[in-house]
Amino acid sequence: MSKPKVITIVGPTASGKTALSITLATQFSGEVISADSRQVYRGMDLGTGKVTKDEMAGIPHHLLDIADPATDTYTGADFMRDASAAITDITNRGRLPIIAGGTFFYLDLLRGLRTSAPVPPNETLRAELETKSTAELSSLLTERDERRAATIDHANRRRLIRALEIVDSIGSVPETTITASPYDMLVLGIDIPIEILNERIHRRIIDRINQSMIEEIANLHASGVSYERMTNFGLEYRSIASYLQGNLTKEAMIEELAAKTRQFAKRQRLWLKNDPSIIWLPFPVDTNEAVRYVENFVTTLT
RNA sequence: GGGCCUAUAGUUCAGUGGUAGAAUGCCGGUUUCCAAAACCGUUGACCGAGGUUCGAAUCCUCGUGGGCCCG
Repeated sequence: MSKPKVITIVGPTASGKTALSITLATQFSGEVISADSRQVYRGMDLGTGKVTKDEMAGIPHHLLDIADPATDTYTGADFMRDASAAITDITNRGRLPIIAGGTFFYLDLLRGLRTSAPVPPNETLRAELETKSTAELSSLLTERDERRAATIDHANRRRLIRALEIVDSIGSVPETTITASPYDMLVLGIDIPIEILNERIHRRIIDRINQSMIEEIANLHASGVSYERMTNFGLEYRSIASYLQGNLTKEAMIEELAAKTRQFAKRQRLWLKNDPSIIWLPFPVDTNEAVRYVENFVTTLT
């Protein structure tokens, strides 16, 4: 039995992943799976750059609007489960799964490049550990799981707490093993020069604000999403929440958001730079070139 | 025209006589379920000229730039 063929489109935010995914889906009777940790939430549209109904052009999209931002915490493990199911479903119907999104951590989990422990979040334990100092968490982990303690970042409370959560549940953090990918995957990356990207980021912020992004976020708050939660969502949600609370002028908010988005894009590029399996397409993407790669990929027997 | 205030990293601000700090940005990284999160590292400044002093970002004078008040 051969592995399911999957197309994946990666690239930093604002590089044009959405448009390319729809072009390819149209061309190859595909369906799009979003790999985006924020677009899974309902009501978070303009702020996440979620594809609109019109833009979808009739192409089915998966893993959008599947969680409630006020009450759910969607995680990488959820994505693995949901994306796997979507790929199976799409493949079984004889269509081509096309993953597009900017949460590369999720994609790495899906591709078996990183392992995750089968331990769901334990909010009670997390709250308890949260009261401890970073030094205490650090020595606690060293005591309980020497191997994980040897590689973990001892200044990163969030990681320390997660590691201790795993230790508490199954005794130790499993060793990282790179498993063979369950999919036959073609990964196309959009390579966009940083200067062009930064211009696009700034313009996109202005455009979205003109399209009532601030109102969207105010509504989200009115419907029960706390400012604290929004701060954790980051970028648009964090900066605009700050603005709505009167901590920033509109101009300062735009400036902060642009800077944070640039930083995010840089981190994304860095992540992708370390992945040797990506086939890079220079921006602006030559659609014909992308189509040729996919054509070649889907017709090759494995 | 007169008076008062002010000038420190790209930016916002600490530092009032004894080797110039923070936050943030910039640049470079990390990533074992909150990953748009979380975390780490590097870089970088006393407006200019005099003076007082063993020693000046700090005190004095002048200049220059900025702000406020009076006219």
